[in-house]
Amino acid sequence: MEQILQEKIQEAFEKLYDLKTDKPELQATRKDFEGDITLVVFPYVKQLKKNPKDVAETIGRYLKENLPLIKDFNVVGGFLNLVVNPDYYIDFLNRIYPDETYGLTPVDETQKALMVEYSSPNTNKPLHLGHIRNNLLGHSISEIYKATGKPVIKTQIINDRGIHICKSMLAWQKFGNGETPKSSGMKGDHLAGKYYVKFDQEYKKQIKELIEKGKSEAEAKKEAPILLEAQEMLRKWEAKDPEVMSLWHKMNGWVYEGFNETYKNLGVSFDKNYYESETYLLGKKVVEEGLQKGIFYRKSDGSVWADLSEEGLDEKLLLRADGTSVYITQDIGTAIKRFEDFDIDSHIYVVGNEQDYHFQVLFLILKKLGYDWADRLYHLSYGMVELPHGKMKSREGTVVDADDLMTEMTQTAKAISQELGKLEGYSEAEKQRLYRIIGLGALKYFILKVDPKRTILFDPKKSIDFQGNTGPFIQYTYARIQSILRKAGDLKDKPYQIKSLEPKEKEVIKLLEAFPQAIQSAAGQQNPGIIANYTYDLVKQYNSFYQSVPILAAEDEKERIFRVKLSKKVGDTIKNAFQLLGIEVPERM
RNA sequence: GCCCCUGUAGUUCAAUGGAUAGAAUAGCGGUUUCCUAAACCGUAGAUCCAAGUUCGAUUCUUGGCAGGGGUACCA
Repeated sequence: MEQILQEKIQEAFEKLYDLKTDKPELQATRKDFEGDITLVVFPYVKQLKKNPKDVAETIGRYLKENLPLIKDFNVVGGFLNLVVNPDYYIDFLNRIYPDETYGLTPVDETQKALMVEYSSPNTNKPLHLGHIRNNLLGHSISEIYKATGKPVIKTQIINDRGIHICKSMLAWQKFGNGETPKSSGMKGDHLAGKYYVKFDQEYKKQIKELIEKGKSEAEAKKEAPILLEAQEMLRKWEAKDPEVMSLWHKMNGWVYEGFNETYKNLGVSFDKNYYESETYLLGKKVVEEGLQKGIFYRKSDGSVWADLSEEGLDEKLLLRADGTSVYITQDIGTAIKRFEDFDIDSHIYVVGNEQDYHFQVLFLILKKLGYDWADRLYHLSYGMVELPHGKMKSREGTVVDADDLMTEMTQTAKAISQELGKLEGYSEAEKQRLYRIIGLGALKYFILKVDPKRTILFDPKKSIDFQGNTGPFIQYTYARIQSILRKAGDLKDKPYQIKSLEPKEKEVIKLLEAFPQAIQSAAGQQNPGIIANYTYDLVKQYNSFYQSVPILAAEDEKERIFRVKLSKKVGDTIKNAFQLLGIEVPERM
């Protein structure tokens, strides 16, 4: 509709004022005014040197006379409010009705793919709430791009090597007494995390002892025996010492099993995993080649640097003096490998905003190295999840564990659900499944509705809401719609013929019409929050309709059919929108 | 110091430069012989400060103030 209207408005300006205009921007009419769609005429008034009211009246009259779509219009100040013919909305519902995936564009496999990297954990500790935000954003943004027709390849980089990994390995070796996930009953990633914490405790103890023996703090931090042992272990790892490699494989194996369980519960997945242990050498090689070509330079101590001062950034270290690689070295290698492995044209990194600078540098370096795809790398930068007393710190035990939080949410859902007691006839397994859908729905919606770039405040003492602007609110509406459909029999398949619309019906259809645009905006701005807020608006509007307009109890069968179909379509759209957020919808609740 | 991000009801979030800044939650007051009250309806409550650009600024610019992050041979 918008397009036809835009063209007609351009035509009107040209015919009546001899003025060529850009595509006019239209907006939904504000609730307090009569009309459906509004044109703001102020921008044109300036060029025309005419009174805004006159211009709006003139254009309005032209549209009413020349476009059957426009039934009427009114002018308030410089705002031209257009009233759309109700037939348009009635037909619109008919048109989109048969398509159950309305709004979602099928993936066009002839296009080159987009790669999305997210999660990217370290294999020395379990996932926490920060990872949950990362994972949900990564999954959701992938689904949103797919819904615009873009093929997407989801990936992660697993940071499986380095000194931090050796720390947990060493502590397990020293203090673990052969403990395994099986013997301890702990999830593998939690077990590894336990020893990472153990290392830190021991390290601090040793520092304290050394200081008591007269060392300075700086000396003590460098000389603590357990740290030296960890460094020795890293050297052995790089030399592929069989014993260390075997321990590394064993413990990482435990961690992967644990991660996979968490990913599964969270409902996220990856098409391809990359491992730092397999890409860091390529990164080193590329840096050395860049050095040969004069793109980078070596300092007198042997370290290799990129000079980005011409681009307004600093100098950046690429290889340490001892020749070992740093974080960015590995990222250079990984990026190149991905563009070799897959036929992709662009790449999004879902990584926290603490690494904004890192990605600026990374993209610039890849560009300097001559990769033309470097212009199509994007950093989806999101804000931290903070607790009331500040940042989460794994070593200080102030993290909100991902597995614990999901369990808690499911428990809360269960408690609320049991209190309401609406699930007679459901088996225990069905109930459990439902509690999980609702609990995770609350969690996911809570996180995804917020603009990614904003910091989220999470207060563990206040539980996440299940009422109001929440996932369960939307799921509940979906369940009520399913209930209507179960009772409606074959009404949803019958054709309807109605002449007029209730205002509340019209408002719901207008929102249905806006769904494809919401997906485009969400993709364009890389913000799933747009989908969340859209869905909330739709549901709010539908509930208002549900409350005041009889559906199955409507007197006229034609109206009954129409309203059942409208409900069905709202249900479909909730389901499709929530799919983009990775949230499931229940048949009952 | 320099760089980046964020400041909106008590609280958690919205608002392509457009009309009287929307919701939710907490508060107060209503709605259940009627399709699921995890719902609906009503009420009260906010743009960090100061300039500037504009017909019009929560939005853009500049300067403050506050919070967070970065600026590491950590990742």
